[in-house]
Amino acid sequence: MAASTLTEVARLAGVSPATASRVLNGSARKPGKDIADRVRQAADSLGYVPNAQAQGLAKSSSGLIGLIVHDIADPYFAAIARGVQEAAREQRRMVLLATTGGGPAEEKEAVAAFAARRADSIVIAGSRSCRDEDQDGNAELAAELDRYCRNGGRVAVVGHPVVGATASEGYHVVEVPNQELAGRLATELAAGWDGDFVIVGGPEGLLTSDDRVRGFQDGLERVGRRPAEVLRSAFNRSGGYEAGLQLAARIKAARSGETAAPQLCIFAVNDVMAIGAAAALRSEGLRIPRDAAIAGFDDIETLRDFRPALSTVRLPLEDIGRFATRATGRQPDTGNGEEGESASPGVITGEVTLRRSTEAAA
Amino acid sequence: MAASTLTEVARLAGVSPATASRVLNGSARKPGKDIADRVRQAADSLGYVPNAQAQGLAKSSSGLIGLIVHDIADPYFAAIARGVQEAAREQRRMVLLATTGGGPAEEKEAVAAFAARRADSIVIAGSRSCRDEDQDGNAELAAELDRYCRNGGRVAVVGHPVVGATASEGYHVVEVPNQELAGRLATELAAGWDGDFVIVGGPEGLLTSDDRVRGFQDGLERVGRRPAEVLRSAFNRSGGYEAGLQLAARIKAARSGETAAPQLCIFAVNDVMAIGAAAALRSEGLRIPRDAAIAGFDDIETLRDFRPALSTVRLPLEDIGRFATRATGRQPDTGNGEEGESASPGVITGEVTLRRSTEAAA
DNA sequence: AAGAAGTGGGAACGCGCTTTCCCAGCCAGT
DNA sequence: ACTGGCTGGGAAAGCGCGTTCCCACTTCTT
Repeated sequence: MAASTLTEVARLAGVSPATASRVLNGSARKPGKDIADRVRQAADSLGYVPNAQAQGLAKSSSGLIGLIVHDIADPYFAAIARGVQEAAREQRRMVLLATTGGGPAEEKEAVAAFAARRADSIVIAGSRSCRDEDQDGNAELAAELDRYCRNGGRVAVVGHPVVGATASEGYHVVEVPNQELAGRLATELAAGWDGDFVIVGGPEGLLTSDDRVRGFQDGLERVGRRPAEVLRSAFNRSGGYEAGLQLAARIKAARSGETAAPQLCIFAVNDVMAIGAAAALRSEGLRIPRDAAIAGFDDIETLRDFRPALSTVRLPLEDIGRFATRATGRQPDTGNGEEGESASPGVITGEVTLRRSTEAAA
Repeated sequence: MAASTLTEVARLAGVSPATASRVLNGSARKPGKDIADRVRQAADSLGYVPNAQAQGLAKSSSGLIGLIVHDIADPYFAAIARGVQEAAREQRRMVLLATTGGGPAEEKEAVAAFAARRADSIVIAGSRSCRDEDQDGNAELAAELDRYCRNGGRVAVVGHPVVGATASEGYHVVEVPNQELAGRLATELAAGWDGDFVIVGGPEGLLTSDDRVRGFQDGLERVGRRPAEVLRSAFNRSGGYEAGLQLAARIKAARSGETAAPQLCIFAVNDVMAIGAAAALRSEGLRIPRDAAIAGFDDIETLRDFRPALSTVRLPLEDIGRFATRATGRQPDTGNGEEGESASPGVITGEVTLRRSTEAAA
């Protein structure tokens, strides 16, 4: 990757590199019109492209923002990524992508890599985990993030703070009211449903999943329903599918008994799992919502055409990404309270969306 | 973004920066064991993180690979991005993301930005367009790419070469046999379907769409069927939906006539459009495949649980991303024919996958 | 008309790192 | 014992740019 340099441009224009630099990027000092034109002309006759690395080195800031997701092909993360991308464009910065599969160790590496690249800020989108085996990883991740922040980096994490992180300067958390929304979903569901509830959750310790489970149980309790049983499996489509198979077996067993089969309403802690579970039920010959109702969480766009339409909680994924990114933007000036506030992200809120998949069978 | 520097580490370890540099990254020269240990210890006692920008500047190569997509939230691109990401990790590089919405002008800007950042290579995943209004944009994009290649950059574009690009050095195209596969889909569909075909395509001039349309027509012709009518709309879900509404109206009109309603098989040039079309039909009270069959293209993972299961052409999206990325990797040595070949990407092939959505109604 | 204030351009240093070149020791060879 | 080839470490020159400082020159003061 060689290319023409500022010095070459300057030489061609017959000026000093300093002058060339001043005209080719917004500097405080504006060289004279005629000279500026000469430089600009020289620049594009040479096809000059400024070296962002050198600029970054000199200015010590890179215009990069790092995004950490579990898996970019997961529509949940893809939607967030879109928001991040948009906000980044607003700020005229580029996004650096890292996918980690969810392990704190890999997340730590990603943070280190971003730090090495001197990314101005980092957005962490994956769910936090507090499982025992992630203990060490979390600690290391927290340490890495702290160091990054101490060096002036800004980080935003969606959902939960990184377990053990202590940095306060430049450390933002975009709160997602998973628990509250799950609670609302539970109560609304309960209003139209007399049968039992089962929760299909992710692995214990996955904070996002745990919040949704807890919120749902709370909601149930608030309306005087007994707590739902919780099935744990992977936080993705196949996890949902497996849980779905188990439930299908159970439903069929119950149905063959003589007592009236109790209707079951399944709450999967995210849409993708819900779809997996639904697929499993269907593969076992069960129909939704006739044989079991099912609800998800997230309201993934691509899944909205799914039939039966999935009851879920709409989360403004794109906004979440956008807000997280904006939160890491340079504050205008701490002096001006009003302007400073406008930079602070709006509060995230979701919306329970009941659809066909949980309509009580007539 | 300040942090401790190599010089500081060197000073703490009581060696010269040169030595510190040699031990902290793979250099040809390996300093003595004791010295190396001292340096390493100094490094992590200081929490040293090398400045990739400075490294890049000195080595003139950044370890960055730029990825250009239309929209990262589109599952098609997300899947490709996953492949790119994986390959990038293999090569210990990071991916820089740019989403352009499909316009050549924005793509050109993205290329320029990547060039500025001195990305080692660029992968362009979006479909090429040859519409008249994109003429100028394409030319500029081509020029920008040429310059990038001339400066030693490597680019891979999936599907079609950029219209007007002339660079040969370091310019790869990952061929996707859209036309052939669409043809095969047509013939296999025709084998089980006596009625008419309609194609729901993207805007004319979108090369990927055009290829699939053309291939489908060719396939039809090969088996002696008359060409399908082509409806054009946006290359996304809502485009499919709109086309679906039109078709629904047509189907219903035909049905109300006295002649037996001719069965219709709709081929949407990508899965997302197919889903949109299906949703439209359903919203008009039509059922699939009873009232109309429908097929897509891509076999998007998230859509596989869609009901009725969508007939489509499976494309190894992730591999496409992977191959494109690998194609831009530094060749080992042109001298060694065998090794050189192994770096060249495998050939992309797809697979016609017939499912429920096109089962002839009994 | 002489000095102050202002304007516009250049020289030079530094950002953090790699890499070439050089030099001081060390070994083996005659 | 003396020299030639190695080895391992340091000095220094960039990589491409931003920026501070400095200087020559113009324009407005009293």
